[in-house]
Amino acid sequence: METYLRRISALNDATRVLILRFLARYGACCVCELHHSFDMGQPRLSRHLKILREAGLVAAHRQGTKVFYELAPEDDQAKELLATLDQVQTPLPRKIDIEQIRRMKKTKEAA
Amino acid sequence: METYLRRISALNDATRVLILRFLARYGACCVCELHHSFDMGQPRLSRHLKILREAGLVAAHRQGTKVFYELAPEDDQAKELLATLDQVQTPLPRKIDIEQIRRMKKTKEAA
DNA sequence: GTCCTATTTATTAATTTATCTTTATATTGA
DNA sequence: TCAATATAAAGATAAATTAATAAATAGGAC
Repeated sequence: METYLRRISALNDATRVLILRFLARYGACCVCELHHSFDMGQPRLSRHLKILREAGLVAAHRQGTKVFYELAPEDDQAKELLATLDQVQTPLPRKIDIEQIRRMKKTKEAA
Repeated sequence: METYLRRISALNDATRVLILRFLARYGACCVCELHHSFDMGQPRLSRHLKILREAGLVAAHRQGTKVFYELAPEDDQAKELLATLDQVQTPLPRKIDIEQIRRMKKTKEAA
């Protein structure tokens, strides 16, 4: 029951549902990709990602300074709960290319 | 998304999970059966049942002064979400016989 | 039929508790 | 030191529980 409620509670937020559906569509993403794709504060995302990790729904792995998150249901219950997200139809934002953002920043600084 | 979150939110409470699993096992129950089986305040149950109804997970029908509730997923999404409850293993209380309670009350009053 | 009462369920208001967002700051790795 | 991520504290919002009360129905007395 505890585990179930921790997971339901993790699903009980529009931002986290968005993150999970985004990871389902695009595969592993680093925090700053989510940050720019959703146009949403970075600490806010970090916090939500932590909740999803603690619920056993996603896993994280470092690559240099970046941390990539991906769907990783830790058992059948988690898998079944993630499957219910397929019923959500709300459109997803497209995945922003980080390098492109970086180039735009440089251009701005030059000006 | 709205509907999904309303339903997840309805599942996000130990009392409501208990109610749903109880209805899954025993079929239609009136409020006072839940009230006595769970040893839980009646207004509290009414409130939770309302939330479950509005989420499209249960349905109610009157029979005299009593109102019976039962599982009634209003579409596939609701059905799929209810199915995830099978993964919960926490033991359920047994269903109390209302008539027995009534007899006990009468005996007490006579004393 | 109306009135009264008992039973069952629903609603409201008040308090407490938990959750989300933001801002600022800390940590980690190149 | 810079870039990326994580944490902590503070303020705002939402949800749960309780106690009190209201509404709906059935059954009798008259």
